[in-house]
Amino acid sequence: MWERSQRQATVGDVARLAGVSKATAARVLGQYGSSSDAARAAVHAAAAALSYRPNASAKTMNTGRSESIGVISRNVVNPGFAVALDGIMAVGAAAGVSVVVAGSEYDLDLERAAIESLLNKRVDALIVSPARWDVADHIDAAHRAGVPIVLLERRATGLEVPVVQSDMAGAGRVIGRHLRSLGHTRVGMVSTFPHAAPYELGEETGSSVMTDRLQAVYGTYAEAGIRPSTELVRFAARTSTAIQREVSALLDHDDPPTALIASDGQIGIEVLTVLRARGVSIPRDISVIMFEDAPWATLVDPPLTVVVQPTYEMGRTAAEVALAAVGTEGRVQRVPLFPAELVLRDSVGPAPR
Amino acid sequence: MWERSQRQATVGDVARLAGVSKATAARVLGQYGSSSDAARAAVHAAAAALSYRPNASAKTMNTGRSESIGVISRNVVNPGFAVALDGIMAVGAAAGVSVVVAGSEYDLDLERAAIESLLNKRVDALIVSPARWDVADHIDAAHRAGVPIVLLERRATGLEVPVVQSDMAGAGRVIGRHLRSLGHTRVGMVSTFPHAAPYELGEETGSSVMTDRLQAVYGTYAEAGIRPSTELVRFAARTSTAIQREVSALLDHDDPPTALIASDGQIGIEVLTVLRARGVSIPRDISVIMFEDAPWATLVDPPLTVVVQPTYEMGRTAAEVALAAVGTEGRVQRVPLFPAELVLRDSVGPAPR
DNA sequence: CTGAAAGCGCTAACAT
DNA sequence: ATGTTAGCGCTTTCAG
Repeated sequence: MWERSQRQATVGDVARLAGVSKATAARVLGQYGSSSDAARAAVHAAAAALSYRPNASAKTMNTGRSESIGVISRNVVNPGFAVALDGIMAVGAAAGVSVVVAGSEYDLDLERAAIESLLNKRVDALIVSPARWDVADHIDAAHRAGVPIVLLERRATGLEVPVVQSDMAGAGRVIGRHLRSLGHTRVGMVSTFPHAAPYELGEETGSSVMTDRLQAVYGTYAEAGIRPSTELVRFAARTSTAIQREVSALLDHDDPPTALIASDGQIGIEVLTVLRARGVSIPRDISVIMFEDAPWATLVDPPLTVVVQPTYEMGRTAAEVALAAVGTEGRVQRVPLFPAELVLRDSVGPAPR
Repeated sequence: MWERSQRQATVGDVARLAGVSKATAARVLGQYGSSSDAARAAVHAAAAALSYRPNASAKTMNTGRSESIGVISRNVVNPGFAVALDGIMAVGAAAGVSVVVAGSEYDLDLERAAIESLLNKRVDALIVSPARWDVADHIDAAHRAGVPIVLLERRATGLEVPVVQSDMAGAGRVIGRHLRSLGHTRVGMVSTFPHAAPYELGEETGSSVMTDRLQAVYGTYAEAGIRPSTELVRFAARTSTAIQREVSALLDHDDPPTALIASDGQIGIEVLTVLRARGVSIPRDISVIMFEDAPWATLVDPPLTVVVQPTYEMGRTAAEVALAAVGTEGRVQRVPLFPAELVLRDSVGPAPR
């Protein structure tokens, strides 16, 4: 029984042992064409005896399909991504398609390399959460190469591809109105995304998600004739220390914010850490909103008001749309916006005078 | 410039356009053998003009290498896994190797299917965080097929492969002694892993991690001549409601625990939720320890005492060991145990009388 | 239903 | 340094 770690059995081997032709063996093993019960039985027996394992590469060469999709994300550690990936993998597994993941770490060159590598592997489709909104030539190249592409969570400029995203603008407007109704005029925002401050209303950032949020939140102020406090928007807060530095800078501002929006869970954690260290009380001294439905948001004091989006479903949908597009030279499927809701808890209160 | 989404350019196409033989083109494109500067230039120019993209499948067929590794995890959403995956992907990317992930959801059949699929894809190595300790025939089959295997976080029976794990037994002993020194004799534990309760000291569970922890924590009691409260060990708490049910059952026990160990962050969250809902005070009424270094553990009240392990490094190491084993028929590399430390915060106090 | 034979795109001898 | 020529393992006509 010592199957040495040598050459794996091939269709030819199976055919020989089963006493049929290679074509017949291939037909039963590959489940195509037709074959007699006798042949089928013999082939299966032989395959089992040799512990035959089909060579996916050979199949890919012939069919042009690799039964795999690529996923490129800016950040794998982001808990939101894990949930989306889980959704992607669930539909992938159900369809017998494997999932190849690559990280871009917000770096365009890494994203380029990842796309290149996945294209070489001839993935059947690509789900990408682009590093930047404003440069997408490489993604477009992949698209033109005939690989179906689905954008997840963020748009990219000039791409005629399906985008699975949630209604960040809607959530932003709700937040803006909510804060305004409570008398907040100084609202700050801290984001991971690298962009040059100060942000000016109407300006594009490199992230469609950030642009949507900023435009919506501060836009409601502009519409109400109130000067939006966009100078309180901080970018490029990637590390724990960088985030804390930005939060501190905001608090030390001459005219500090009375409300703070954390663009994700990691930032939320640092915001709370800094506020706690400084003895700033939420929501008495400052209100806090977080753009992530972190499971711990209800456990801190006070429970955090957060934006909730159906991340798992979005992952599933991205995969479904991607898979549906395989082999379809068809039109770009339009995916409706997913909801993004503000869940009110206790971290937002009236603005202090 | 309308490169239609048709057939991709091949080495042959490039060779023709460059006016050289297929072999020469292949040599410069594949960066092997030798070639003249002139040829190199011509080929590169032609390749660029045709936006040539090497076909990884074809290469795999010839070389037997796919430049990719497979990762199989029980649970992709687990934040710990995301961090490990990040480490794996970092070394993968540095080595030009892509990462194919598959989830087993604690299901042996899914794990089997995942292994099968990855083997068919001829991944160069496999990193597996096994669903169960006690059945590993399928993993062993992969191993015998000649694919290097590295186990991540948990062992599996009968496998002669490198295991990247942390010192759960050590952490468990520290916990046991710590709790004992504070007068706790009724120690409860809630775990995700499905196993039949009641647990008896010395017994194997389906998870090497759980076995190590249980044996260590309760073993220190047995050694001290104190009856270990293993009837307070709860398993199979996968969903939020299941976890809450188990925690409640523990609190409603005739002789309830004075200390509770949560086997991961998800369980920690539910433990806190239930305790808070019941108005049980930590650590006055009950002490809590969590087996995960969740970033929010310092933000809750009181800050949680947790077990910390170098998850990212473990991921990196798993990938390094896996990659090092590719093509090496060599001996199984022995990986030293990673540390697992108990970080004392304020959720553990003396046992109430 | 089954067999023979021609590729898929690339690598790897082997010549030249 | 470069060209020729076999394959790698499978799918897929095309005959029979």
